[in-house]
Amino acid sequence: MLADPTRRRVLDLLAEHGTLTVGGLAARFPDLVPSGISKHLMVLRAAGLVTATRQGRQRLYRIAPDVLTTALLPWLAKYAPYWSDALERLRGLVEDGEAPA
Amino acid sequence: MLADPTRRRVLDLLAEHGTLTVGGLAARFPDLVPSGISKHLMVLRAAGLVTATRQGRQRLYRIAPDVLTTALLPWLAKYAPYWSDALERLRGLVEDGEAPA
DNA sequence: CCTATAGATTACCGTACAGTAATATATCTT
DNA sequence: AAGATATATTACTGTACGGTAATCTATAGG
Repeated sequence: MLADPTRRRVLDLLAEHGTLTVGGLAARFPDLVPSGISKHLMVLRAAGLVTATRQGRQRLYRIAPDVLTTALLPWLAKYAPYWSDALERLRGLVEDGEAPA
Repeated sequence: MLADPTRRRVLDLLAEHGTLTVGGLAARFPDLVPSGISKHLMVLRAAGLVTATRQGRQRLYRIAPDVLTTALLPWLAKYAPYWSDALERLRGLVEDGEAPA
């Protein structure tokens, strides 16, 4: 699941920006095609790690707020050594009591 | 090809140890089964990046010496940003004119 | 209102990599 | 020398991820 670097980067970007559209996310992955990002988002959504809200024809994705503390961080703690530094910022966000937008 | 982290790590280990058996390599990959390592070695061998010599029932693998300077390093230079620091040591080895055993 | 376009998702397919099990080859034991 | 064991490879299979193309939904334009 989160073993996939692309999905970790997606979470990282969402943590950083608070909210992003599929296209906005896809633009950050020059080597991937948007439908690929969409598929990753579907997986993340099925896992309850992100939520989406329609906004016209776009869809705004964000990290599921409650999941941050209950699921993601424990997971992070366990596998931290294998991860990119980027996600560490996510931990920082939470430790400051700051909900990611 | 070398986009695969396992293969990069294999090359790294060979650069570090000079020579290793399949089992010796496999022991460094607790999450992989030996046949998997063997398959990676086959790929690397087909690509001419490593060579093997029999030693009883084991097989000693090493980085193909001439390939180091002619193929691997240019490749490294191109994709360096995506790589682990570990392989940087390989570059160091060569710049010191040191053939990896 | 009907068509065209934008954004997102889904359907379908190919490839790469991992595992288990089977197979080859060499060494050891008796 | 024959069988048992060690080491490595191969055969076969499943799964995950990526791409292209088709589809869905919403907006924009005439």
